[in-house]
Amino acid sequence: MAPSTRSYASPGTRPAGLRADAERNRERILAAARRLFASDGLDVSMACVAREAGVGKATLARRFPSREDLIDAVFADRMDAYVGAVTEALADPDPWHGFTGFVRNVCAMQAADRGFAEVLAMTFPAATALEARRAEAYHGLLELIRRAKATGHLREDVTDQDMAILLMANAGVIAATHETAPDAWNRLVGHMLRAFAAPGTEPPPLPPAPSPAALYRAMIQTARATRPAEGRAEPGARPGGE
Amino acid sequence: MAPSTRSYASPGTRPAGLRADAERNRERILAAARRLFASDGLDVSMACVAREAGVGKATLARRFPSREDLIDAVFADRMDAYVGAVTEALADPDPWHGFTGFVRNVCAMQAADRGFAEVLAMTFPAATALEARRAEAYHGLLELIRRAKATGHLREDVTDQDMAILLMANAGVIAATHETAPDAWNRLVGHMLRAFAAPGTEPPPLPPAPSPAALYRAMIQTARATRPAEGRAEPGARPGGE
DNA sequence: CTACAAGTGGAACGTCCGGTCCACTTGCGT
DNA sequence: ACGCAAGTGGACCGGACGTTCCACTTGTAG
Repeated sequence: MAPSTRSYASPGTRPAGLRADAERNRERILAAARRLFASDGLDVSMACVAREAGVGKATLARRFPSREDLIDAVFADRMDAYVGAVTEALADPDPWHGFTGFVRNVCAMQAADRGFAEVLAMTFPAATALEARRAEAYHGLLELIRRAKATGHLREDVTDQDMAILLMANAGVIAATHETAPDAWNRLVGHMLRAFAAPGTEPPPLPPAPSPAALYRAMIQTARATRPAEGRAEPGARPGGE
Repeated sequence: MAPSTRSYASPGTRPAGLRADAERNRERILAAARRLFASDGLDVSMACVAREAGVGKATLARRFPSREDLIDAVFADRMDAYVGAVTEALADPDPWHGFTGFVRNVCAMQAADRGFAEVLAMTFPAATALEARRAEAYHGLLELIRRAKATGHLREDVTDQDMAILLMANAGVIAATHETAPDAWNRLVGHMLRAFAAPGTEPPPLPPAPSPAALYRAMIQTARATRPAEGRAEPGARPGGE
């Protein structure tokens, strides 16, 4: 029979031998997941993704057996942009300028995609495509930090751990403010770059603070969004009055 | 049709006329919630709280109809400590020293109680006891910032919004690291205090960075903790345990 | 001591989740 | 054109959650 057994069963890798309609469905799933992850974070239910994509839950589960597989496929290209940001920064003739630009760029990527913000603050051992790119970017970051320190503009006591911590912190700010104060993250980054600048170095200008009203609305929004089930309707006509 | 005998069951207020055993159960619920909120955040299920307290779900629901009511009762005393921290800072003869100490104290409170970390990053309009104390602390913070600026040690462009942003950022760091790198928050605060210090002012020393291994473990932990259902058998040994 | 209301927890919903099964449909090589 | 395997989605299961109901227990006032 000589069946063309080009079937890669290995999950997580790009299944090249998919049937045309299956490949189309895969793309629709990825597009839907990209949308939902970006707006709602990584915790959206798989059922929601399937609904948004217009496919059955079984199809989603067959193509991406675990949420991590889906995350891996969805954010691979974002991670490419991440790696690209490091490369671009390394190409900057002024390493300190490259470093500050890199930090701002990456944090802006987080702000633009809530799911990606969380991805950068976590590790997914099973998401091999993702983690390979993360490792690559990490390598470049180490070199970028080394060069920036050599110029004397980046403080000597700043380490790559500080970048990880900044990404976690930024993820927290974005989770709280992305709806109503979408520029708040910029303020955090401005402060951190000030802290990273060696004494005598001119730090980048500090962005304006978000308005108090916007921040307050963000804090309410957060409380609501995290616990959506609490929104109760009117109790209605209850027979036994207490 | 029942004649409203005693209708005003205003939630959130302290029910003074509870039967003795009911009051005891109330305390057990509060103690259980305090424990669970502190270790797991505000999103623990009400069923878990009831189980931990050793009471039925109905009892919990009767005493605290919404999660916000429970949060209000649990964190009222923590908020007292929060107000106390401001008061203490205002009593410091050196406003800059008072300010830095306040920031560190509050962020340490967040680190010690994950639920409280989230409370400080959100607003709960229905939690009147909580919000009253928050407003009081906010008032004191404004004065503290004013005085610290007057000494010339706190930068002029720092505002109270920055404190809110710091609390959100710190909540993010703590959510990611509280298990395996419990000192990471300290590093963030150290950087922020550097950024807050006016040029020429000696900023507080920067705490040491957490170990790379601990941070890495924290990032894995976060991914697992957020999505507990994903826990499946590990496919294989982790290659490079960096 | 007694009667009654305040209080209780188990059980029964209704909803949503992730995972799996299976009778259909459909692309595609022939 | 045709047949088969790849692909599909509705249906079903077990589990967790929040809510409500109700028969029972237990303080406590008189």
